Amino acid sequence: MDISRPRGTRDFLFAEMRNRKEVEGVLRRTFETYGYHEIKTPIFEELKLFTVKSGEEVVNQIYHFTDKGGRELALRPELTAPVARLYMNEMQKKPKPIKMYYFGSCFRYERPQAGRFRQFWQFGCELIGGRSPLAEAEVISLASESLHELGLDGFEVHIGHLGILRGILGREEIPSELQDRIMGVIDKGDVEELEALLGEVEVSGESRELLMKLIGTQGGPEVLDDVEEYLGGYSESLEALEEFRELVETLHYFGVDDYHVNLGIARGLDYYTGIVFEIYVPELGAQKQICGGGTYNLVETFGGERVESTGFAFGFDRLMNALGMDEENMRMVDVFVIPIQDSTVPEAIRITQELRAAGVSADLEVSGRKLRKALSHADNLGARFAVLTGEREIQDGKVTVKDMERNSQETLPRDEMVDKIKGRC
RNA sequence: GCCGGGGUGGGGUAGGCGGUUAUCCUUCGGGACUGUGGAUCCCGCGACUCGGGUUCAAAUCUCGGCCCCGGCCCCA
Repeated sequence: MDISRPRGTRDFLFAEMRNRKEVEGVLRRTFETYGYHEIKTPIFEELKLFTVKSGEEVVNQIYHFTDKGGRELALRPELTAPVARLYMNEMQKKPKPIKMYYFGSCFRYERPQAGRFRQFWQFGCELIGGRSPLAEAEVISLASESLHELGLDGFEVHIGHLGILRGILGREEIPSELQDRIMGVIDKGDVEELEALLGEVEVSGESRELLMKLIGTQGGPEVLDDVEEYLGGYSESLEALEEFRELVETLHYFGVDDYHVNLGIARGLDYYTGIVFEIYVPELGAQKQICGGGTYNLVETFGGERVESTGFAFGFDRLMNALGMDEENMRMVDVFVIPIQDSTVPEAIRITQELRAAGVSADLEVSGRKLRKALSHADNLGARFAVLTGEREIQDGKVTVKDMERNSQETLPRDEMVDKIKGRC
């Protein structure tokens, strides 16, 4: 019988786990300095939580099942919807705005490819019930600062505003559904398909030309002047532009000045309502997008009261990829204790336990190998010290401590040993 | 789903135009260096995805299944 790891999943060994925990720790600390606190939702939810949000077609990409009580459940394919559900169930009546963050794994039944896994992790946050350019700027600042804290170079923040684009479509009286479709194509960046669709939908030449111009507009905040020129009499879009300007100004106060205005960012999701942003690491090619976010309204879709949220999520695995951390030989244990003779095993056990109680990670030679082999193993473990318990030393109330890095050795009084070692670890 | 590549000792690989003892590195176990290692040497454990076919003979050719990886479609 051959049992192996399911397709699209990964095993993480010691060194990689250590790296992931480290990144996780930096993100937690940074989010918490912005006043966010962690929430956790179940790994499986009701299936309809996801179909209501994204449509029936996603069922084919969801790991779903009927439980023993006949309920249709699903392994969560993303975390935005569970967070909205949690808010609606538990926090709807609480004072606003509410800041929360989350970290967890998601599951999708899709064809794996480079960087595309069936189990993947997201680290994200939501600021619920306080939409304003100031709030939005702070969310973007948090995303940017997190990456700076991690020491990531070469990332680009791209910011768009759906209100500008929807203001044009609204003036053409394009129905909601068609607008959503158009947004999807814009997000895809397929210019030809967009032209074809706008023609099919019979958007006026003026608006069509304007849309094409806008989605190709990219650059620093100064391009907003160009955008204003393009917009002319589209009053709804101008209002959104004003909002965008306010965001830009506020970002400056947060110290965020390195970003791209990019109206081609549409996110392709119908529940987004205003600011949208994505973060890229260009050198990663097809997997360059490590973060997506913006302002949206989802709770109403699930039957709650209308409330807008601004948030984002890092693709944790993409982020790890971008950081490219080395998996150096890691120290499995600080101290390796070796009984030189069988008679010294009890003492070796006592020493090991004392070290552990003092917060020093320690392991004991349990295989009965000779000293030579045991020392070799200590090296394999990357142990900083080896402690040798021999009959001679024990008789004298001492213990031999070998520094594995310096290849030096000393004999210490038994009762001073723990403190000495602890002080050097 | 379509296209392409692949599946060889615990890990990584060579072999692949058929030849009958399957290569190399590494991991692991034992031994030699006489209570002390990171080197070296010796011995050992351990393998050709499953099924069928062709053949005196198949890891090597062929048919089918299963599995994995990459590209496309899709990507909440």
